[in-house]
Amino acid sequence: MNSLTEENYLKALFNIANETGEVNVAELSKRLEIKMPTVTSMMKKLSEKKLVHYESYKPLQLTDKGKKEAGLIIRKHRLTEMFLVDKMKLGWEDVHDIAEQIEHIQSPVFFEKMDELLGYPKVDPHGSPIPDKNGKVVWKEYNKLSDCKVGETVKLAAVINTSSGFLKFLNTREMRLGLKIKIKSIEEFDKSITVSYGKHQAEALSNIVCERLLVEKE
Amino acid sequence: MNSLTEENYLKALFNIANETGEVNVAELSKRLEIKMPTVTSMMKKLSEKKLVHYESYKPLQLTDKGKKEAGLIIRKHRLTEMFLVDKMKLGWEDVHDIAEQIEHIQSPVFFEKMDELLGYPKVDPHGSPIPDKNGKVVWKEYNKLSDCKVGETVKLAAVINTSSGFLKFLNTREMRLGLKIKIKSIEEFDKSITVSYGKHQAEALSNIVCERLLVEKE
DNA sequence: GTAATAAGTTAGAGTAATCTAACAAAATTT
DNA sequence: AAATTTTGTTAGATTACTCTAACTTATTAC
Repeated sequence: MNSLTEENYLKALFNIANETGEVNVAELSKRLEIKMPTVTSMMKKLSEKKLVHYESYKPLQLTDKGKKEAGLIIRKHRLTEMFLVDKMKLGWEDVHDIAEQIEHIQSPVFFEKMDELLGYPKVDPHGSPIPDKNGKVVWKEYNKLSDCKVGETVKLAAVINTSSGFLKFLNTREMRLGLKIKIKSIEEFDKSITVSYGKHQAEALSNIVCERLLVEKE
Repeated sequence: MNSLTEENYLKALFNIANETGEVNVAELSKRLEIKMPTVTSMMKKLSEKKLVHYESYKPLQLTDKGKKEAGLIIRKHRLTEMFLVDKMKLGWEDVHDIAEQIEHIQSPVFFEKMDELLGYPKVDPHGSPIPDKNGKVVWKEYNKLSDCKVGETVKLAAVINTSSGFLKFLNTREMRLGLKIKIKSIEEFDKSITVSYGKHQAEALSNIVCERLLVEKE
């Protein structure tokens, strides 16, 4: 059994690896807001437990065992987020902090029930994939809205940044997953994009926003 | 903010006080499965935080502040149990251990939503009262089934022991809260009681069981 | 290719929560 | 009332996780 602290290290290792490929001590330290020497010593501990491949001055890597355990925590996190939005009617901007706590609950029954009540969902409310019961996760290949061309019509599939601020911004524009978006024009100067969707005829989105929106072509 | 550990001490103090009136170090130590010296030092700490009145060799007492904080934790516990049974369709024998973990979640929104979805329940699935938003709890006066007389018809209102074993036993007899029970006879020798209810014409219940069943007279 | 900067480690210390051993006070038994 | 038992406290050690300060290795800039 891993402690809550160890679980948080595993999860961060898993998430950073999925975002940027390679993980180093400095990155992990920043993510967890824990000083580097503390991270180093925890890596030695997780290495003892065969959860992390650790060698001084080398990039950090989860072992298969570590990947599985991390995947299962993230599974609990994302199932919880889905449950909170779907069954408890909380906003997608409010569920992260709660799921961050509930992901550490030890109770297979509880999460199996959630999964069942939700109808075995494949993605969470932000479009991130829910790992399976072995902790395995497959990322679908999406495009950033910022990489689309004028005239294309795409479907909003996921958001990269799940900060409450960004999600609240999307709420004000009535943007939600599944939305069909048509690219009307792209501004050369700042790469901002004007799109239309639903009742919105012409909504201008900055490049910063468009880089955080993942879309699927029809 | 109190640590998870501190919360467990507060809750135990609250529960023991409600069961037996006075709390001492030995009792608390037994309940929490923590050795007495550790309990003593935690009492000093909680006393510093104005949550407990502590004087050497005197009985332990929660302050008003301590009572409120303990009540709010128990509120979260019991709301959670109700949610797990009512909304997630788990058995009343399975919810205690999960609620024991979820009661520590810090998120007013989460528990308010639970309360709302449940329709502001007054009792948990075992008949224990849910403290209000100020942590205040009022126990209704019930009778033990073991104190009833032959010929009386009573309604099962609460169970004292909420161990999974006892609740599973009640399941096998199809006993649940709200059930109308008629006392058919009482055995002098061992105080066992024969009752009828629902489809059960004559079910013999030991005194040990009857002392743990709280009933309301019609 | 050396100097400067960034990244990583080692050593030593602090805090929260726990324990055991030894002692002290209170309650109970005889 | 003295002896015994139960209850409670003090002192000191341990474990998990964190930190700062100082040092080392690796990377980047010039």
